[in-house]
Amino acid sequence: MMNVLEKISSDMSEFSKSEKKVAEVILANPQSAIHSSIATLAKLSNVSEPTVNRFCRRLDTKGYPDFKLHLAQSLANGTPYVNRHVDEFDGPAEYTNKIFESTMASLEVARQSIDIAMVNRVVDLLTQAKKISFFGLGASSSVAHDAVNKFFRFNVPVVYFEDILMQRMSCMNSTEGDVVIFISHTGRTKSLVDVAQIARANDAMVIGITSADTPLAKECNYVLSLEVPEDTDLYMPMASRIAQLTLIDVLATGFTLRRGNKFRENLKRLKDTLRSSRYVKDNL
Amino acid sequence: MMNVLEKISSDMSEFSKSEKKVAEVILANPQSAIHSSIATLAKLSNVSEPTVNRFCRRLDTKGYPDFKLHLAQSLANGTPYVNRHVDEFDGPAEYTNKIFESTMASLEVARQSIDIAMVNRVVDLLTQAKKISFFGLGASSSVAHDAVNKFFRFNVPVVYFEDILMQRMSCMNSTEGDVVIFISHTGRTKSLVDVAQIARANDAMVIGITSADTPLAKECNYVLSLEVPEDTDLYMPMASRIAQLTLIDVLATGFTLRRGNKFRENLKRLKDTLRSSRYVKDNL
DNA sequence: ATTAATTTGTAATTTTACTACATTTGTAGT
DNA sequence: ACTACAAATGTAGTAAAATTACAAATTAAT
Repeated sequence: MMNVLEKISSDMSEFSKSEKKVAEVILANPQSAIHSSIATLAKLSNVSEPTVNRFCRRLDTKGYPDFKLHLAQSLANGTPYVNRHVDEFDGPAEYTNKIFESTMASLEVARQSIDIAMVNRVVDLLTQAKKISFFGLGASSSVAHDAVNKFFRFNVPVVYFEDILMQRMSCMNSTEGDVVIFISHTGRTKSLVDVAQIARANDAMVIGITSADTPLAKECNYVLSLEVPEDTDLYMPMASRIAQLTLIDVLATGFTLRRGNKFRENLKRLKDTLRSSRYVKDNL
Repeated sequence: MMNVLEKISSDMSEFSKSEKKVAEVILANPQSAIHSSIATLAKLSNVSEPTVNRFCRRLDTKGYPDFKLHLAQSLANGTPYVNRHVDEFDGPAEYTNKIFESTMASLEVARQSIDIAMVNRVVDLLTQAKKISFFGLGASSSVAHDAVNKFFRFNVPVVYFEDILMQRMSCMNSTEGDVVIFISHTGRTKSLVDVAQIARANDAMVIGITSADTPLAKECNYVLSLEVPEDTDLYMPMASRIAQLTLIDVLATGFTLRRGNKFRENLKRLKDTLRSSRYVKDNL
């Protein structure tokens, strides 16, 4: 759905004379528009109230109050916090907030880039896998590490190596029915692409969590592409990692749901076991 | 200015009985709330209209229509309600969105819980450390892994062990000037608390990334407390992990800034080296 | 220039939100 | 356990806002 504020400017030519008046008043100061009643806005525009109402309907809203709601939303969206890069004069308060905010913004972008049908397909493959491997290098290696942690709880055979040679050997031994997931933001790490080729040559199902249209993506049977606005050539990998982890959460959740109720009970029992290794809240 | 939706959840304790009813109805489906009149919302909440109106005023809005405006804006900002738990009937689209949304929301909560002065102090300690160790168990182990990855690039002596025994031994050998960072959402993992005790007994500077007022927090010289609305006793650790990682990003950033310009040039050179191990974008 | 179509405005109606006041519920002190 | 006071909630009436139906005015077309 299109932003109302944009729609007003783009549809300007289709408006009638009085409607244009209204449009101009709103565009001149949208912030004040959302706090005016239909009467005051009509007066400001030198038109009658029903004209304002018709103007709202022309923009596919139910009426004036509904229009204000949409307008408020476009205004809120108009101030996004996407590219708030830290600069060298930032104090702790500034850089802390900037990093948190840009991480959240990147997650939102990543979320919108996800192909849901592909998520579903990958979950399918995971539930049927004989063995699941997670491989990544550099910053993505800890993502793979995390994925293993998660899937290990599900009591499925799961494999992870930090070392590129071990990854290579592991893939050489893979067979049909094995699923290998490669994680890389850039999708351009040579050695990882090599390993993916090996896995594929050995009939493993190769899945990539990476950016679209990259060398790694080309080697995969299925690609879960993540679009994260981050240039890891210039900056430390931050948001890309977080987005990957969240996607892992999504896969793990899909996996749990697919396995059904009895499976979730098993999980609960595992949790109960873990609990005994903890200090309970009461005897603090 | 605070997001209304968050304010509702955070002020929940200050609401009266009937106001809580209203709050719950709104939180259950904020999207539908902005399309209801005060009368229908009152009926849905089983309270009278003036109660709804009073509820709006308590949230520092001028009245019901103004409240709806604010609500619409919070929804547009993509910071939706925290506790959108996945249920077993959710399809891939639902659980994907729920997980991303609640992750973003948790990050926002975490951000607000951070003690900036403490961040600054910890960054200070890190820049002066002879050696930095990161330890975590379970889900937090991959966070420690990630932290090591980051700080390794800074060319500082950095240590990480996944194995609890190795962690123990490492801490037994620590000396004054060493900084040991323990990562744990619950702060109640017995063996990790033990290791923290050992580290402290050996004059290491012990820092915790954990929830406030936990056994682990008590063992630390400094605590970077993170408040994440997640019950890891019942659910898989998701948002807690992400918040920890983001905090690591903050620390790493603070570290870089503190080290100054010459240091950042070194980093750039390291990046250039890494680049040669990648496929460049052109010869796709 | 006349008529039909479109646009705009007026006035009445309906919906919505708000206020003042009454009732209920809860609480603290005797 | 009762009274008195305070807080919370609801009722009913009022004010405001938005929408509708219709009439007047403008515009375009023959």
